[in-house]
Amino acid sequence: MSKIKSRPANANPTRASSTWEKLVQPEDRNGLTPERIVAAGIALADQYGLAAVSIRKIAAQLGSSPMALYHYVPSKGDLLNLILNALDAEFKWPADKFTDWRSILTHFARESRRCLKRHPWASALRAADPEYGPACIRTLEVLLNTLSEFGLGMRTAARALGVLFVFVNGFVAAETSETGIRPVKGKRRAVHQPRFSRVVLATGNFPNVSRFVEMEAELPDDDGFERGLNWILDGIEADIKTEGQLQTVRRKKTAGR
Amino acid sequence: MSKIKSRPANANPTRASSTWEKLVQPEDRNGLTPERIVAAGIALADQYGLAAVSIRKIAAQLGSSPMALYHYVPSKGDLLNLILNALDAEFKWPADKFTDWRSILTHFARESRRCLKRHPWASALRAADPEYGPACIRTLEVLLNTLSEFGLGMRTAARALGVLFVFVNGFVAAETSETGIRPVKGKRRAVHQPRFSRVVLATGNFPNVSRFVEMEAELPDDDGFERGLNWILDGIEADIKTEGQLQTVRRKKTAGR
DNA sequence: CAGGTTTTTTGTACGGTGTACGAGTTTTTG
DNA sequence: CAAAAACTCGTACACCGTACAAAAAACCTG
Repeated sequence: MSKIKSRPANANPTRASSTWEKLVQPEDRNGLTPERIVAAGIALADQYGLAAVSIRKIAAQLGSSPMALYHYVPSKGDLLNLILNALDAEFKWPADKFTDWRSILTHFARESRRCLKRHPWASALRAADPEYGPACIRTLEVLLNTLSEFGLGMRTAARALGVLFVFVNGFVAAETSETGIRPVKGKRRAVHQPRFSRVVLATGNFPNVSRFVEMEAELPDDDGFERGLNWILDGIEADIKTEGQLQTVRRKKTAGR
Repeated sequence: MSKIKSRPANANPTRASSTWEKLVQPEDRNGLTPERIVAAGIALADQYGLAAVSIRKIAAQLGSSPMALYHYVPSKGDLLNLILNALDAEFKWPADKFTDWRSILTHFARESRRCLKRHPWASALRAADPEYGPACIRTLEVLLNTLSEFGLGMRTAARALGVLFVFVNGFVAAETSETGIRPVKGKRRAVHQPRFSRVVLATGNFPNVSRFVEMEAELPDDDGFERGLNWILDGIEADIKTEGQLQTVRRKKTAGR
């Protein structure tokens, strides 16, 4: 027996064909909406892990039938994409304008990490379901635009963003890998390297790896992130300097903003 | 004779454990073995994708009952770890000795990429199931050992390997992302960035991203990889040069640990 | 060989998943 | 008010991992 209050259905929901066409819609109804479904999925993942997110459980939490969700979300895969997009939508730009390409890339990396770290399952979701929606595309558009204003060619910008993207994702994935074992209160989990088999390490045949694992558990994550980030930025900078002249010459009409 | 599972028959789920104890065993029987199960899983993944790997299908392919596999593999999760380990075991070292830390890191990155690219699902598996077995640990042991011979401190080595590891994984993940949708025959898939919603891009509101996507589809993967790799190595090198002396001095202070 | 012990295999069953389909219900519209 | 559109739901199917206990096979002793 459902009986979920009165559910007036007036406005056009997002067309089922395309998940991204109309994400936001008037909220003058208290029934099912894509936003509510996404929010329920996020809550479920926060509480029980990403694997616990299922159509049935979300429906139960929303007090409706599983199949009802399929009028707002085409499939579970698309639902995961919507969740990912909701996370990407939390990306914030600072009030001040950037003064050089390095500062904007630094902000991008840090802010991406911050968004991903808000939920421990976020990086896993990114690794598993790579269809990026409007939020991510919007951020990337601003990024590319600003970078071109600072004289970076599209090629360089694309490669730099690719490396940074991969670095941030992987780093946060290592940072937030839970692996079931509860983290010791005082210490954090190892950085960079997810985990290694304790059985193998216990053989004593790999002293370097053992020290490696022990030590990484104590390294502060933020330091490692900033250091890795600076490595990459330094590398990019060196590369730009060597062939920078060619890039600036090619610059043509670039829309403002 | 053939005793794969040497654990006591305890129904208690003692967390992982015996999976790595004895990976290799005599092949004097033509029945089930962990190797055959792993091989069947790999074949299945190659043909139908990683999602198609299931206990039931592997058993069917081996002509046995699903439950029979559980005497050689504790669970599906452990089976995936074994598959990952089998991929890691393909890592090869060159005959010649390395002369500096940069060359060995370069080899590590290239060879890791090669191993991952042998199967399009390998990087996804790495991102999803991060318990590394003896093959990976063995490689890491050699790596750390050699790096220390070249004067790199454990901290620097750990961070460098972490960044490289993440870079290679992420890069190959982007390289091999299939996403099921039609593979353009003439051109390769985009590098670095998995994919973006075509519906969103079709709005025309994101010209930079559109150009970004188009252009990346034409960039050769190898160039991007080598360039990103060199960026990272350059960054590491610059970092080492600035505080290289400190590392060696501090070494005596924290000898044990 | 017989008999017992251990190892390996299997059938059944439980609880979970995504979702196709069609029937039922509600709301909006003509 | 009737028709149409929008929405919900129950059922069903084909999978999944795997717990459990019985059955079968292999091995080891006497």
